[in-house]
Amino acid sequence: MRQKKKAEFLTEVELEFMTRLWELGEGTVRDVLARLAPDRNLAYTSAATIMRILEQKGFVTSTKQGKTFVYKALLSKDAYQTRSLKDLSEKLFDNTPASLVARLVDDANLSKDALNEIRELLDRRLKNDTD
Amino acid sequence: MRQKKKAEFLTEVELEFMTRLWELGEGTVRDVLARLAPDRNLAYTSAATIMRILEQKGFVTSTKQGKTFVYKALLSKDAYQTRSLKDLSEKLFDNTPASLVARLVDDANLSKDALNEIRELLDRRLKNDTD
DNA sequence: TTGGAGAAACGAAAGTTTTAGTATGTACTG
DNA sequence: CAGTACATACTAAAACTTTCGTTTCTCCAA
Repeated sequence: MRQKKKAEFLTEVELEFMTRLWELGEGTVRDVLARLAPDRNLAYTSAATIMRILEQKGFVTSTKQGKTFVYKALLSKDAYQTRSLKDLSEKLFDNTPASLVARLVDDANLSKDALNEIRELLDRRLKNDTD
Repeated sequence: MRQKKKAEFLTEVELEFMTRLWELGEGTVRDVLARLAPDRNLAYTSAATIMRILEQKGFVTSTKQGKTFVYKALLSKDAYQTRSLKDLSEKLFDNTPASLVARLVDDANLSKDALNEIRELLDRRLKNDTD
């Protein structure tokens, strides 16, 4: 199947669906649809369209089991997190990750626990790099 | 002037323009246009349209000086950084800032200096919170 | 083997984004 | 005071996103 385009980022709805698929590991249209927010009334055909688009764009792959396609993510959540952070850092933080973290920890809503957690994480990372 | 809608986030092109305006402090359509990437050949009228849209959406305001509008950001870059990080954290990191930072520092491209800078920043922040 | 249930494919409509052409307005210059 | 240069306003087209209805396909059961 040829990909229509090489889209680098997920649209709003695509991300919503990928998130469910990442949770599931793999699943059918119906599986993914069932995991959306309860108040999210979306026709089955709409969900099927989204999954097809995700496959066209190369974010997922599918295998037919019986009469139904089972979808599986090709792009991992980790990889997409990294990609998104890189993009945000470039576009909004002059490619300076430190300023991104600065903005994050300046947010008053961050708990002290969260801050400590972040620092421990950094300490570990710095120790490893020293080798 | 009534705003068409309350858009919360900037589109790709809108962000490009806002970034230049943030750099300038304030400026005319021509000022902003002149600051775009050299290989970005965009008609003057296109740039003017973008600025008008930014004003309609409430991101900038303008005052007429002579025959020309001078634009100024209403939304600060800091505020938009915070907003964007919050959104990314919610949508892609289960609302857990620590995991966002974890992913960021796992990126091998980060220099040790950058990591140190980040940690110092955290130390300062933690000291202040202890009071 | 055929009919029905459920799934996929297709197409289309409505909204948004990006780009720019055309029309209109305005200020200064000669 | 008329013409030119440049600015804004309006309109629209093309591409993309989101949603869903209709049509086609496929498997299983009676």
